[in-house]
Amino acid sequence: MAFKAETDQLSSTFAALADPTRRAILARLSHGKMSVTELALPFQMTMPAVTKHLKVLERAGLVTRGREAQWRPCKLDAAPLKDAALWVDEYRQFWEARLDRVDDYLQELQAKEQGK
Amino acid sequence: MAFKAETDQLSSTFAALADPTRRAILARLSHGKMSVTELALPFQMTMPAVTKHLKVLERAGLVTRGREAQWRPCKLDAAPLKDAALWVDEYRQFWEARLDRVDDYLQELQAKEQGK
DNA sequence: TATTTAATTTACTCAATGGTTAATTATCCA
DNA sequence: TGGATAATTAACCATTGAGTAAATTAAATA
Repeated sequence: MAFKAETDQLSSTFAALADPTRRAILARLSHGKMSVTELALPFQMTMPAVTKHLKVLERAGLVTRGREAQWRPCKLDAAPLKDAALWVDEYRQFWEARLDRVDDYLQELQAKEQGK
Repeated sequence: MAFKAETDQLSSTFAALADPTRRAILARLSHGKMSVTELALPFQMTMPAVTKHLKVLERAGLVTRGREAQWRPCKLDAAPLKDAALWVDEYRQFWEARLDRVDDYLQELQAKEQGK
């Protein structure tokens, strides 16, 4: 029945990042405020498609938008990335351990202890 | 027509993280290898649902699985998180700038210069 | 006011997600 | 060989995601 518990912040942040177009949009916005048309230039897709991506980014709080005449300037808001970074960083030891035989062995032990 | 260009690594990593159940699975696996049943315990969903989540994590390279009698032990592989961390970290300056009025002002200038 | 430019909304595909139940496969053990 | 246990597969359903083309709204300007 798929409850979809009102999708938490972290989930919508990661979901927003799970698309190359949206990551490219963020990259472009890191150089400054931009209109939708300007933003859409390098992508071979229609404007409505870009508008949709922007909505996803907006719902995730990664982009804010204003109004200047007929333009809707988009602005990067990287704040939600902070929590994403913190979450991922919890696992740093695990990817760093991969290069370290001793840590790897310790993790093996830990697994053996924990597992049945 | 939705080409879906063979979904890049980073996209499938972020997509895998965009679900609280899957993040919880990774958290559990950070304590050591575990069977599917054991893994599924705290979640109120059926085994097949968990199997599906595991497949997403496996495709993303975040989980590897073995075979021990009738069990399929799951193991965390955090390697793909490294690239995710690197990507997100590119934006660190932008979320840190939010607390710093001077940086904020500089970004405003940058935006003004860049925008039309 | 009529036209152009910017962007969104609507209505429609098609594929993928996230979940279910029921059936099937795989392995161990008595 | 025949359970029992572990897990996956199959078939299904509802929702969402990513895209399109065409219509609509909003604002500036001739």
